[in-house]
Amino acid sequence: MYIHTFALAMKLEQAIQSTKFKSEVHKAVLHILYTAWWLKTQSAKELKEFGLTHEQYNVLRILKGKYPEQMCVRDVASRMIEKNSNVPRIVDRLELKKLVERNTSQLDKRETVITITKEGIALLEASTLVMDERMSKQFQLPEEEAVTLNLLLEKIREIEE
Amino acid sequence: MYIHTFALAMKLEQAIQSTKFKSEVHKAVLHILYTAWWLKTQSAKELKEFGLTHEQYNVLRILKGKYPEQMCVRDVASRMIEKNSNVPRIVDRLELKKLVERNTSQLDKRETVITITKEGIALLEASTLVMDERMSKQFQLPEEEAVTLNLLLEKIREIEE
DNA sequence: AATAAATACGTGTATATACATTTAATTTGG
DNA sequence: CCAAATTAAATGTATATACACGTATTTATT
Repeated sequence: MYIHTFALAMKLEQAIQSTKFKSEVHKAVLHILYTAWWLKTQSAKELKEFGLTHEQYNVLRILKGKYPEQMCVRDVASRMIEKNSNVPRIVDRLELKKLVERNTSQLDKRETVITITKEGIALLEASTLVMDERMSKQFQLPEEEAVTLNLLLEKIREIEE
Repeated sequence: MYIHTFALAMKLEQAIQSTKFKSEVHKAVLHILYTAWWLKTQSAKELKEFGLTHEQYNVLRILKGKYPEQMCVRDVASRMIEKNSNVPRIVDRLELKKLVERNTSQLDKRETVITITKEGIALLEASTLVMDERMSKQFQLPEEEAVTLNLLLEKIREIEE
């Protein structure tokens, strides 16, 4: 008989070896930073077998979202999670691996249009399968609690003017 | 009359130009990554006037926590939020700025013990004042909601075995 | 139309992460 | 007690972030 077990997440206190926090809000800030690092590490592990980094995967996903339409660098950048991502340089690496193609736009020669190649799509689909599999299996958070989490995360970004 | 106003946080959908998410959990994952980036960007702005990066500030805080005790590189690393931080290299930069001192441990010559200098403490205290000021003013999240947020973040890291 | 301003992208530099390898010191096991 | 294993830190390399700056092109202004 197969028995499901759940590993208790390592408490933040253990993870960063600190027990005293100025407040729960302060702890939450550190917790968000730690959880983001943890999430990135988890996906990086999966993506490694496909020779992709987290950021390269993200760019491929963005391009696939518009496929077969092309996207210029600025459009890709506006959809990146980390807003200071240097998209031209990430595209450099994807181009070397022949996962995307880069061309000067004929409508506006300042723009570079990027297209995901067939190889890019194939690799993205294979890796997305694995990523989604993990996503659906790994996270034990019920949908309604995820809704709450999303609300709280929005609230923490509310700033006084 | 001074009137307090609160800027509504930019919705995740706007921030990353996406409207469709596979689920609320999937959205929450992207939301955590985005919020972590946003938080880091906010502190980086404050720390810039002190010539510190987020990571250098973090190392100084860790050293101050044990001061006047010394800490070895491994102990500092175990308290870092991002577990793959390359502490020797961050210490290189702090040493150049004379904010820390580095010596070989006499008890175990493999270890390097690091001490925060008086200049380091002064800079840390000045920057912490500004950082805490922002923290207490900026975040509009009530303590009890921060407790919930911390619980949910712990839950998302629960994994099936 | 000619010039100025703005825009898109690429590139340079400093810092950081991720991870493998090297070196020196210490611990362990025969 | 010594060889092997382990440990701590430093270092090398690839990738990414943060940000300034340069260049080409387009748009706006006079």
